Amino acid sequence: MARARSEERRAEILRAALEVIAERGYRGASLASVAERVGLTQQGLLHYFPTKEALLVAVLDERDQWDTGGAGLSTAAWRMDLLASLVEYNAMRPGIVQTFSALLGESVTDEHPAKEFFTQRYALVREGMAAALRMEYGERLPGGLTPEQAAPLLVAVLDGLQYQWLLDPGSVDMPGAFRDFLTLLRPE
Amino acid sequence: MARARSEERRAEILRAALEVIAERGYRGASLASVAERVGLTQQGLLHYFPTKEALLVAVLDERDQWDTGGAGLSTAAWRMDLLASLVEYNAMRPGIVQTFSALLGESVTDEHPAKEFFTQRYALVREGMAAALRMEYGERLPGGLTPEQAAPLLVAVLDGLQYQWLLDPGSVDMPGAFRDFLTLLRPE
DNA sequence: ATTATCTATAGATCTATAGATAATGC
DNA sequence: ATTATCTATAGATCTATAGATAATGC
Repeated sequence: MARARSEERRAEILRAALEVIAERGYRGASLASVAERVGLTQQGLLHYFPTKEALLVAVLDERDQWDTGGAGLSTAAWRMDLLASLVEYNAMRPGIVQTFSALLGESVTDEHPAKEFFTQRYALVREGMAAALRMEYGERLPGGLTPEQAAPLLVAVLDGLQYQWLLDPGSVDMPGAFRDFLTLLRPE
Repeated sequence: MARARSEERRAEILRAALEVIAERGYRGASLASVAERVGLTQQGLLHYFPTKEALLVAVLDERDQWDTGGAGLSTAAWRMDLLASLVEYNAMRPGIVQTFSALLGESVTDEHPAKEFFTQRYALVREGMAAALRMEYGERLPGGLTPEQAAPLLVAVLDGLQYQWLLDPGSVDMPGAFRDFLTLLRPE
């Protein structure tokens, strides 16, 4: 039973870390503020994650689960209509989107501990998207683009819309805009 | 002459601040590290900008100048070929792009001092882009999109590509990908 | 007088280590 | 024994204020 308790505690801590990172970013998040949310002291938290960076790594690992719907990144399991649903779902959980967007933004700074993670992740995602586009629309997309050319644009639209939407949810219809983009990509 | 000296000093400090923000983000940037770069103590720097936030505001104000090529954000002065050139130019100054991207990423976190700035800026930019798209391509774009529908996508692609490019410049051809996107937008 | 800088310092934080104490599991 | 937490604390930082000192501009 102890094992289970411990796992629960870890999960609680990760959830709290997600929140605090959404609010302040990774660099701005203090272990003490995460600890406080789960009723621990900062030192108590370090019993579960020995360093701040270890906590971040755990957050990123976990995040990869939900985000892909468990499907995994590299598989060509993306389908455009499912992607649109994912965006719609994301529009209902601004907290998660905010955590992710804050981390991506920070990750481009020097020596950021999430840099490697995002670099590899994006390479995989572009690959997966290209495969999915090929499967769905074939070898040529509008404008004569190849799936490999369209994939980074698809990813860019997903990320870029998140920033605009987080800054001004009332002015930006994220799911609608994404569907608009898919319209552009669909061969007539 | 004293005035001129002072202005120079300010400009030096702003340049240093840009660099440090690129490296560590705003929250991670310390006044002391900015001061050190211009050969001042942290307290000496506070003579020119009374608070850290005042320094950030000055950085953001200045940045708006170059970024628009001085043209201003709200004008419909954007032309798609000029935008493509701007992206090409940006690809030659990763430091600036990194400053901007780090700040945008951070700005979605709670109570970030640049949040208001980016929110208003993006509203203006979307407006300007829509006007530019209308002027250039008319009322209907591929897929039947209106200029107002395409504008947020255009902005999203610009931002999103910057993140992918900063993380992995060797794998992402930012200017090329942007031109690909323009191909999608151009009515046949 | 004003401007440019500096030293000193207050008052908060922050991460991480050391080591104690209590509870749980064999 | 191991696990979960705590107190104490070291050692860095960080921003900002106070007040001194030197140089510059009238």
